[in-house]
Amino acid sequence: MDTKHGNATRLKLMETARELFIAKGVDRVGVREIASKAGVNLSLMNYYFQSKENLLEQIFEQSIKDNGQKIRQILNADMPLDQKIKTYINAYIDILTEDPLLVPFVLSIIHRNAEQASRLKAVHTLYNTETFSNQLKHEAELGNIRKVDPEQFFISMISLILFPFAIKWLIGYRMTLNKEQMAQFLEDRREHVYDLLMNSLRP
Amino acid sequence: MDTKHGNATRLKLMETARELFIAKGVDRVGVREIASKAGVNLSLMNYYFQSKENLLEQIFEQSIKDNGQKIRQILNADMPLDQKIKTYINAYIDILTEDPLLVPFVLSIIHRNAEQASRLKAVHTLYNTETFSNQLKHEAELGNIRKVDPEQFFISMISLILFPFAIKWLIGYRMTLNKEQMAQFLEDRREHVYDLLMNSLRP
DNA sequence: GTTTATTTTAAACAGATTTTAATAATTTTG
DNA sequence: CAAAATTATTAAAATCTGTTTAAAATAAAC
Repeated sequence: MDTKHGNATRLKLMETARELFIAKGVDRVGVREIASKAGVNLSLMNYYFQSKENLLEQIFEQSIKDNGQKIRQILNADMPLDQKIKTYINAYIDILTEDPLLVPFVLSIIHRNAEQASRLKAVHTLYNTETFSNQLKHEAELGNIRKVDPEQFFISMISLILFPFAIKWLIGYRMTLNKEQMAQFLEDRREHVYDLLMNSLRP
Repeated sequence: MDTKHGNATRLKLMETARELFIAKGVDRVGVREIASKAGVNLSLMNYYFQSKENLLEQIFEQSIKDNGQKIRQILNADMPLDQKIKTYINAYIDILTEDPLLVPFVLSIIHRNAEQASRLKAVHTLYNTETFSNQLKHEAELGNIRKVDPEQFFISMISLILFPFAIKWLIGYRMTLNKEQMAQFLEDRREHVYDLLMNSLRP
């Protein structure tokens, strides 16, 4: 562990803030609560991060950076289409299962200030689909799959993976699932999404 | 029109707040702005609604109530499966196109306080899928479609419809679309989603 | 060991929402 | 149709935000 001084308090603040933001929602936690839960003086908040908004941004970019590379690699890997789709779904659901509030957290940030492209840039790098698009086109030309609009298909794929995590609470309430049943539902989803996508691609 | 007294100012506040919330995002508009734009005294804000939070809740439930019935009717209508799915997609996208910030607005509220089941109840009534589920099972027994888990399929269907509206900004940024091109993309989505779902159901 | 830079602190600021308590208007009712 | 009771409106004060300031403690450099 670092010495308490300097960078350590900075990290402590980010950790604490992240937990609170995820647990309660960004605008339901005040800077005073963050500082006190982190055990540091309120002013250090603005000493290290210039504002709460900026703190949020740094936490956000951290999240993306931590998980982004895995996702990006798969999409550009040299791998048969069906295997790639399966791997992509599984890796993504792994990440979201481990950090189940990541999606609503990111969505709320996108919603918060969509006009600020800077934040979008971080997310954007996640979705370099050129290789994947070419693969879809190529397989269609070979007659192995039905012809589809690659952009639409990609958006569909991430919708199927991500959206259920955005409405997790709603699904649980709707189907009256307990924690284990909910986990099972999201587990089952791996296969369901894969089957749905692959079956839709049959020529 | 109602007399200015009583209910009229209440409604005026809700209307004004709703427009501002949708245009600027919930936490980027203050109660002063709402009150002044609505032309009423600031305190009436808290006279009619106890808090900004509660005002938000009432606007939210109103939105659901306004559009909910259409959506619900289609799902329970007596209609061939393929036609029902097509109608459902189109009706939903119609609503979301007319009110393009509805999804992020609703999602942020779900994220805001997922613990409060009261808010979920309003959304929940949207998704009475019993008729639809039975229809899926029945068609599978007849061999007309592939067998699928109805709950998973329904979640997939709404994911495909709703999620793109949640990440509209991101899609636009990613594909560098202008307003018209974005509208076209969402138009094209009607057919894409329908084809995807129906093709995936082929036996 | 004095100077310099970094980190921490307490107090105050400007902005927001919410509450209070008093006043005006409307409706109820005897 | 007045008196009472309820409902609507207002201005001012109280409370809670995020942020700033300026001074104090600590660590690093010369």
